[in-house]
Amino acid sequence: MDSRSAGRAAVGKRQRLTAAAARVLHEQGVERTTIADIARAADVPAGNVYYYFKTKDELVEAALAEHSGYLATLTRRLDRLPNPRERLKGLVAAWVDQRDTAARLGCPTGTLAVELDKRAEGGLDLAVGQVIRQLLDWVEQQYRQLGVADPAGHALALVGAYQGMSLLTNALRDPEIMTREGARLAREIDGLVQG
Amino acid sequence: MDSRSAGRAAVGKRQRLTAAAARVLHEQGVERTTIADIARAADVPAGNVYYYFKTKDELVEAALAEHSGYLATLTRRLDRLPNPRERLKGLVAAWVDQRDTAARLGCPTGTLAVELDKRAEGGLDLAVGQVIRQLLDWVEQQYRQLGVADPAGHALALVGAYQGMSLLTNALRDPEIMTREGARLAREIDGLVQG
DNA sequence: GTCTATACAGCGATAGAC
DNA sequence: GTCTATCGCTGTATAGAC
Repeated sequence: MDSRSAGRAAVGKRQRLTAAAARVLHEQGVERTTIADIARAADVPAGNVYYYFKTKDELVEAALAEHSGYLATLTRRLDRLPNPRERLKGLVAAWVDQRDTAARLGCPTGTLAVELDKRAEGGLDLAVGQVIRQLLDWVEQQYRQLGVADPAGHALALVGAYQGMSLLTNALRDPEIMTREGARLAREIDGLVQG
Repeated sequence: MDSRSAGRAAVGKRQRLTAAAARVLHEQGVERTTIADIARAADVPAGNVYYYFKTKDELVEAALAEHSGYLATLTRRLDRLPNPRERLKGLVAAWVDQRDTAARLGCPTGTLAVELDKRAEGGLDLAVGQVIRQLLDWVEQQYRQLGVADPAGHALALVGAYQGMSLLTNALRDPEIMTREGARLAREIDGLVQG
């Protein structure tokens, strides 16, 4: 195996571990997930994980970056829509699309925020705040382009509504909640006027 | 020590353990809290806990019941207000009052819901759903008395907004979020008309 | 770079003396 | 009813062979 394919294999394992961490940590929660769980899901030998990630926290950090990347991809796709109103409704539609996952597991970032808040060491609690900020900033931009008053307030309300309905959908195990609330949010966005 | 004071002492320890569990589980999270932590906070010898609670899950269950009781007390107090609009705004005001705690720790019931969802054994994930239902039902009653259309939908939106703003307040460490969002919710309640 | 073996710590739960 | 001692397990992390 030459150095190029060896390098590729190494990147491959790291990426598989990162993707597996994002998935398994969402499913089982941070505290109940062992490094062996993630290794198994990534199809990487358990004892090999520490070569790529020195601590469990580094794996959590990688998973968080994965979610941040997903969010960036989503908003970049929405940016191609013709106007801010459509972009915001596209975001809501993307949320509603995830309703079954939300009912089983909640919002990936939101549940991570709750768990990492209780994990003071390493400052991961602040890192997850930045990911939420990232979404908040994008939403605020859209409201600003719409010309409404207090775009930051509108952004807080919309992202907050999403986090809240994810939590209720999960706690009550009912994806329909997401559908109903999503429809309400879309109506509100449609009803907005400049001012 | 006669049987009466022995009984009282037993009840006292059980209650202290329950109150301590509610507090410490909220502060540290379920998974990161040890039975010894709760015992220390309750000022009960560590080895004595198992006499009152056979498992850790029973302690969690007791903490959940404590939160449910708090909620019942709060809504009973709000029931003395003259009309449903004031009662709903009183609920929002009670939430905003807790903004500093929310910024540090999030909503007690909401964070518990996220954590217990990942703890399938014992059915505590369903129990926390019932506590949320309890609040949802009370709120729905108020909207019904107000005569608005779709009182259940309004209840989901209000409680969802609370859970969402609690999570954002906590993740971003900013109690002001709670104040702003609370003001917005109060305005919405004031603006409601029958139909 | 890969993998095995294991050190080391913490915790839930139990047994049993008092 | 109270408390100590400890079992047994799990999980993070490391040492070191290959």
